[in-house]
Amino acid sequence: MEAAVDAFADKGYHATSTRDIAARANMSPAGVYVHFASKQDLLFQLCQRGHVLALEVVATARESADTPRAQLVAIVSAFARWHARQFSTARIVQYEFSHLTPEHRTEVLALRKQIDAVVSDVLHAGVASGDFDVPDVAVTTLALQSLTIDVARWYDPTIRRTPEAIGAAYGDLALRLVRA
Amino acid sequence: MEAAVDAFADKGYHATSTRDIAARANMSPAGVYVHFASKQDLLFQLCQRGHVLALEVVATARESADTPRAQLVAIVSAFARWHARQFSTARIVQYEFSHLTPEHRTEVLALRKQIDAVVSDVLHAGVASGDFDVPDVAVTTLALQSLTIDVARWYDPTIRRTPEAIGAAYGDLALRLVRA
DNA sequence: ATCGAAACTAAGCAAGCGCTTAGCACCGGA
DNA sequence: TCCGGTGCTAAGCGCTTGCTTAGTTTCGAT
Repeated sequence: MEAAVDAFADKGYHATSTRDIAARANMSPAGVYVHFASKQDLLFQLCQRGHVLALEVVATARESADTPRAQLVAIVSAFARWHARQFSTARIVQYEFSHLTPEHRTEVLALRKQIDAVVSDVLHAGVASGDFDVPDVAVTTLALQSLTIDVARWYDPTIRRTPEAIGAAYGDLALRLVRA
Repeated sequence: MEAAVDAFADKGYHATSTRDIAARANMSPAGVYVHFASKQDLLFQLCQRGHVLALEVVATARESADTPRAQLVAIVSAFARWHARQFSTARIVQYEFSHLTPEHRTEVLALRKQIDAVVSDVLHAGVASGDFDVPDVAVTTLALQSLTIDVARWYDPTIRRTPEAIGAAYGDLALRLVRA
């Protein structure tokens, strides 16, 4: 699974051959099929696991704080940090997701909606309490996720900025977006 | 070229076969090779053209306004609008870019840096004039681009929100990010 | 009417693809 | 000591891939 994560994140699902994956895992091509039914099955399992992890990160971050303001900072900085630290997994979650078969995609979509709901809920709470000034919660939810998701696209472990610094900076950007 | 744009944006570079492209253009597979040396050459030409267009959009938007504040709104809303309206081209620019060969990538990278510089320049001007409150121009440049780039990932022409509405909303979000 | 270039197709080649089959090595439990 | 299940490999099957070749059609210029 680690070999497949690296390969898919590096080259993309369709550009990765089953022989690539097997070679990275020091196996023969046939050895992979002892553990996974197909290349698509492998993507599905990785994608599902990745989404579960992402949901955990977001949910745990919200529970770590009380006020909408603190919750927003916790969620955005933790999610941005995760997209940097685990950028290979995150790339599969965000960009290889579209190569799942329709049935698999529907299944994983339920997890995506849960992640979305966590962010959206905190925004609504902040607007209700008067802490946030947000004209359109849906747009701002999308914008906050765009910020963090895009980290997986540009992050590269060789850059000087650490995942922690990215998380901190993005927490501040989130507060600006809601004028808190 | 239109057939290839649609195919690449829809399924991704590696998942698209030359037969797919030919079929969309109502041609035989061999007919494509009268106009393009290879599938990679086709991607390169599309990617290059797309980047030139993107740079034009950003540069024209800046020239349409005088103050850093107005320039920032013009740039971000025009760029977001473009990523929605031309989402097929934008997907190639942002997501299929990585499948260029190293030499082609280096060439297109120069255009990307120019786009980056336009945004960065406006931020610096705004900070210097006191209109913007931005602790880290590099991070904010990245964040502004993440916002607009990600539009190409989630935009779908069947949704109710129009490219114009998205542009307007994102112009406002940009002002929030710089506390203007 | 004739020519040459440009645009196209039918057919197919070599290589790589996802995946299967047949068989071997290993190992904990009876 | 033997067994059955598990994890693996070597070999290869059928198919698709990017691209080429040889030949045909189209058409503006002369």
